[in-house]
Amino acid sequence: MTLKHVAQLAGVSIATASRVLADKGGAHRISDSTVAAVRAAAKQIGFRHSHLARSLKSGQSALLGVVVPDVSNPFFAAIAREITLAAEAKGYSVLLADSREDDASERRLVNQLRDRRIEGLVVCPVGLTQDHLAAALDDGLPLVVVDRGFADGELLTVTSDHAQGAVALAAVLLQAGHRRIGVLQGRAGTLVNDERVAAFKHALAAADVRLPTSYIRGDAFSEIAGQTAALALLTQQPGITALFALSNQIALGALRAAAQLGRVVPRDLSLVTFDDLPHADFLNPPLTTACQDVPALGRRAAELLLARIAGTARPRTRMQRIAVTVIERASVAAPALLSTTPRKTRS
Amino acid sequence: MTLKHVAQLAGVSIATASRVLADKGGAHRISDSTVAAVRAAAKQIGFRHSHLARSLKSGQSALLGVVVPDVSNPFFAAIAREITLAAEAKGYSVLLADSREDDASERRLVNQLRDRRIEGLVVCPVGLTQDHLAAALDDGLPLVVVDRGFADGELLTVTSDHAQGAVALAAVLLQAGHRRIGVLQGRAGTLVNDERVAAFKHALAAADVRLPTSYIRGDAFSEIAGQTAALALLTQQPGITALFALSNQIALGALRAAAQLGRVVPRDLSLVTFDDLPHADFLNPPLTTACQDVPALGRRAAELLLARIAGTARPRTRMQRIAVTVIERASVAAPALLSTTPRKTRS
DNA sequence: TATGAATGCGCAAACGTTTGCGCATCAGGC
DNA sequence: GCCTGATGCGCAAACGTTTGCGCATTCATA
Repeated sequence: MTLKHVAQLAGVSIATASRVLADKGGAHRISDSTVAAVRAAAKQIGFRHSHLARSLKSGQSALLGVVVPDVSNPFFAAIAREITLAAEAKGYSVLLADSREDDASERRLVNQLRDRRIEGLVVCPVGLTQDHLAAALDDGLPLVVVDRGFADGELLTVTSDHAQGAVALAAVLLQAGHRRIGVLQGRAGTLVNDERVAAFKHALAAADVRLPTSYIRGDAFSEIAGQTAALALLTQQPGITALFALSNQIALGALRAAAQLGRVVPRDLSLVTFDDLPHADFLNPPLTTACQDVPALGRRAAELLLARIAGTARPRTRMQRIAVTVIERASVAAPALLSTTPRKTRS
Repeated sequence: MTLKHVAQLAGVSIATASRVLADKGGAHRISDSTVAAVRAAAKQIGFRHSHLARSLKSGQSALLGVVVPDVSNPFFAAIAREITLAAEAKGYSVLLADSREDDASERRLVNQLRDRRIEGLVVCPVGLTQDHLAAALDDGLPLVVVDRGFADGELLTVTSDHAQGAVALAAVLLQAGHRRIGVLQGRAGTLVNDERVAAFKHALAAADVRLPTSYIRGDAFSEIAGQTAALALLTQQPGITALFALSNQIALGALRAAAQLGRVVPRDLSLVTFDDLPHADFLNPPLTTACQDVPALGRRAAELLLARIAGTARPRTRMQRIAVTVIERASVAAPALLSTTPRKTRS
């Protein structure tokens, strides 16, 4: 199974066998007959190179690491796919790790991958700490962060243009006539959350619409958190006519909450959201969303990583922004007067 | 960065450094002071083991391979996740590869992974050929096939109980009173396709309902193929009152086709399908589906693989079946009389 | 028939570990 | 003072490659 066996069978030295099987025959003047003999021997015993030994010798593992919080989430899966395809096209293989939204796991996995001598790393961080990533970067590991970045620090980050999306969604709601708008946020303190909320608030303010702190609820990017937040918010502030959900998971929770409260979307409540479900146009109701270009996120990350590995100069902008596209569907309508002041409306 | 550096700094031999850092100090009677010195030196220069060298020496790469046709497909992503989590729990890392539904790519990737000396392989095959997998198995590589298996051969396979699901879906349609039922199939010749179709046909026959060959259309598990097939079938056979879509992608295509033809589901057309969309209950209409237990598929595959690596005896049954759950939603109704014989119906 | 250049191939070191074996050193018992 | 048994550690080989250098052989040329 090793070069030694091939060499013995072909009656040549290991060095010769190595050169033949690495197609370096030409540069080293190996005779055609020897080449043929080695090839035949290799085929006969089913020889395959040990990439391990080769990596050890060459110092190049041809391995890339990818760490995401949840592999089964289509968002991260799409990113992982783009990186995988780009990597394979360049001869790299991808080590995939799932941090399960756990900071400690992420640290452990990053270290494991570094032990495996990955040549580059893409990570969608859980988002709480970045020192383990900064350390990797300081050690010279090419590193790209995707989606959830950090406002400070040095990490090269690829993420959507959250402000752009939030502003566009605000415009949709404002134009429909909404003035009492609630926000269902994800995990406060994370870049994506805070950028979206801040831009949204700013856009409302520009139209003289206030967004009281009490109108902002939620503590996680999950369906259940969205449902809980929406339920509390709509119960305490029944005058709210529209909701901005910070992710599709949160939006689904909001839909459930609305159903619980007997409010029909969009008649009794308008809803806009970030992200996009695979088949949002078949949802009931079809949601108006700021749709992230997920494949582009992955592609850009892969490009940047590969470029850094190749030694290309680091791009000037630390934050690489991918544009989002607002898709207007049927979850926004003009605000109706609510049951507190009953009035007949024709749907 | 290597043991040599640690050893030099600590003033000991490489062997001693190795033993200390592998926590074999106790078994080798290394003095506490030496242990401390080595540890300090290692920390000072930021030493990390080279898993490459370790793998080469030990012959254990602690690497598992996973090959799927499309990483970004939630179905495969969920499977990949379960394997990843199970692998990490046992100290393995996962090399993920995407065959892009391409048989040649799958072969190439499998060989690459084998060059990397993976200790086990899970593959969701494209499904056309299996000789490259059989070869790997013959070479002693622990191997588990998931989802799309092969009717013949030796490959240990984990897949859903397609017959059970198809029979149950047939029962739903029959009970609703349907007698003219069309089938939108995926790629004929694949195990999942043929098992579903055969069981469905058999279940209909048991109720004295014929399923003519011309009622079976479609050639791929994709939305566009489903749409095309549904369009052709419903146009040529307008008397059909219900459709069995072999996957959720195909079902979405069928929904689009129905909309094109002005047939409202379920009033003018009933629809049942395999698989489940992440949020099928928010779809319009909510689809009645035979829902696969995708995490269970991945989990079982991981278990079997890990067991085979550990040397446990191979299970008796080559085909491991995971039960599917039929979820009745609102896409099935009693067959209405069609426009060929107009009649008023109250929806 | 020597001589130089081609031609064809092998030696051995190196990559960073792990590990069986053996060599010192020292304390204590006789 | 010598032997025995701990105790503490190092030597060197091995894992499977790659590769710089050098050694033979052959051939044409002088």
